[in-house]
Amino acid sequence: MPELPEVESVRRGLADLILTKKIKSITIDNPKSFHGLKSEIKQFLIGASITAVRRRAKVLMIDLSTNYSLIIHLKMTGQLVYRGNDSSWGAGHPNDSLIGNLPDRSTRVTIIFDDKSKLFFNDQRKFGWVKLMPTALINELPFMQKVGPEPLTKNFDGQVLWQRLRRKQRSKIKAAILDQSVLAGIGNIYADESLLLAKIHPATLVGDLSKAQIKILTKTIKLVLQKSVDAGGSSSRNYVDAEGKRGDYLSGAYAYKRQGKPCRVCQTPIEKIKLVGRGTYFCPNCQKFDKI
DNA sequence: CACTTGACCTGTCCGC
DNA sequence: TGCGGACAGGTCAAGT
Repeated sequence: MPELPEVESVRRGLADLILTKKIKSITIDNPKSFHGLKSEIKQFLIGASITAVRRRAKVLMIDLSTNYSLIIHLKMTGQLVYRGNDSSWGAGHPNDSLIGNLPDRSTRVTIIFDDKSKLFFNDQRKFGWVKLMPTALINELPFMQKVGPEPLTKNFDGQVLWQRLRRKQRSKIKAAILDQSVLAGIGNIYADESLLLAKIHPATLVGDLSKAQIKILTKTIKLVLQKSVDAGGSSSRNYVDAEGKRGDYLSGAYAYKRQGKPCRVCQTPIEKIKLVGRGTYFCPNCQKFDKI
């Protein structure tokens, strides 16, 4: 499910909700969803307090006072939803969460805090995971070793993306920007969004793109990601933030899930094709496949 | 090496 | 209504 804007929205919400809280216990309903030793749970998780909530690419990191961290990947359908303790929950608090009582049948891991509030890791498809490991070793993870630059930082510009794409000359541009080792955080939705605004057909080979096109693509990547972060992310079906609320980005989407609807730029109907194994939406007028 | 395909899972939607 | 197949926001291990 979640790409950079969704994970960032969860991170922000979580930071407000759980920073400084102390972990009392953990419940693991699906063993495959949690990576970590029992001895480590006992020694470094139980009794620890939350010192930071960070994000890198689509990965969340919850740092603990024990110099351990919980690393979380939501993959396609993961959710991290916080719930206050029972008494405050039912006491007339406005409840606009989109998911009902927790835990439910998708709950895989539950973290229980000292004050009886809880953090639920829900994941319908069980692709996601929570991992307990020493904070200092996070950067040694294979994924962290290979992951590319964060697109919303100032030093990520056309020149950087041009360099990063050098070894992907024979890839389709959509496949290239979905590759987390090229740049961090783009997934299927924002790949299509940024390519439409850059007027680049998703099947164009990287080697056929001009430097000017890469520069424009860099701008549209930043634009759509920032716009979505500001909207609280996208919700196609499963995504909710730390409070269980959906994101708003898709109401203004250019391409994603808009097949047959008029392009917001030129009114031509958006088309859907299958590319690099993924559903792909594009405007046949704005994104002409005529480069070479 | 670069690139593509299948696998991991559950649920939903669509056509017959 | 039932059933099979395709598809769903990600990544990794295999294959070519």
